[in-house]
Amino acid sequence: MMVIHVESPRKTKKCPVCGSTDLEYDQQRGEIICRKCGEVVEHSLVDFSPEWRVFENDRESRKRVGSPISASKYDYGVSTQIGSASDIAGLTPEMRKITGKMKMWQERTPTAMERNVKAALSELRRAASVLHLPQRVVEEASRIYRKAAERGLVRGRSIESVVAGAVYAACRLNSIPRTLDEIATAFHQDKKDIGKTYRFIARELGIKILPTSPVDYVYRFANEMGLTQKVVSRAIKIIKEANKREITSGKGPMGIAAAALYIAALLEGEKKTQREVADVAGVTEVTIRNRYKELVEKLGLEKKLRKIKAE
DNA sequence: AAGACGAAAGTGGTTGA
DNA sequence: TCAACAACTTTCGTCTT
Repeated sequence: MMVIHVESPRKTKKCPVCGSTDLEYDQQRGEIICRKCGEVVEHSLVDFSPEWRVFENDRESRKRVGSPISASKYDYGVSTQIGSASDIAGLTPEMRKITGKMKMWQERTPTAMERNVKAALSELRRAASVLHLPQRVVEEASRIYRKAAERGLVRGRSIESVVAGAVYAACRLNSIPRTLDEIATAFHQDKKDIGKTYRFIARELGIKILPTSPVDYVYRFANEMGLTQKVVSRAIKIIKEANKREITSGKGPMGIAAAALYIAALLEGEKKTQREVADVAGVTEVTIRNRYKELVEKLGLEKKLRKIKAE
C-alpha cells in the first residue's frame, strides 16, 4: 500500500495574511483555516478519514491490501493484464486455450458505457481541480455518476450536465457546498440544466438530500470578502439564533448566509455594502434586504445597529 | 454620487386538488 | 395536468448619507 507522509499542517504552516500559526484543519472541507483571521490557507488536502470506510455495507472490500480502490478510475484501478508468450510458457495446452480466451475477452473493445464513464471521469477531474474539491468528494461524485450511467440515466442528457449534477450532489452530501453558479461555471453548463439533472438523478438514485445549512457558506463567503474570524463567528451566532426561531425554513441558505454576514460585518465595524456581499454570495441586494429585515426584527438587533450607526 | 430601500412584475420550482 | 403559491430576480423610482 502506498503511504503518503503528510506533515501535520498545524506545525509547519503560517497564515500568509496575518502570520498567525494558529491554524485549524477542517477535515470535512479539506481546508486549513486561520483561526485568527479566517483566511483559507490551503484547500484540497489529503483526506485523513479512515481508508477502510466503505459504503453500501461492502465488508469484503475492507481488506487492507492492494492499492486503494478508487472510484475515480474508470476500472476502479484494479485491472490486471494477462501477458503473452513468456508468461504462459509453463502452462498446459488446455490452460493456454483458457488464458487465450481470457486475453481476448479482456482486450475486446471497451463497451459504450465504459467509454462514457471514462470520458465523464476525466471531465470530473478537470472540474474538480478548478473547484478545489477534496478527493473524497471527487470519489463520491464518481460513484454517483457510475450509478447513473449503469441505470441509463445519462441517455438524452449531456455527459457534462450529468457529471455536474453528480458533483453538486456529492458536495451537498458532504456539506461542502459549492453554489450552482460555481459548478455551472466550472463545467461551462447552464445553471438550470444542472439543477434539473441534479434533481433527476438524486430522485432516481434515491439520494437523500438534506437542505444545506447557511453556516456551510459563511466561511467561504467571508474569506472571499476579507472579513475576519470575528465576523464569521458573529454571523454563525446569528444564523443559529435564527434557526431556533424558525425563520430560516424554506428560505434560500445563500441569502441567509449573505444577510447574516452583512449584519455581522456591520456589528463588528467591518462594513461591506450590500452589493459586495450580494456578489460573492450570488444573490441580489433585494434578497439580502429581505433577509436582513427579518433577521433584525426577529432577533431584536435594532438597538445595537442604531448604536453602531451613531458611531 | 453612492448606498440603501421597497414596490411591482416576471421566472422557475413545488405542491396539492 | 393545472393552478395556486413561496422564494427569488430584475428593474426602477425614491429616500438617506
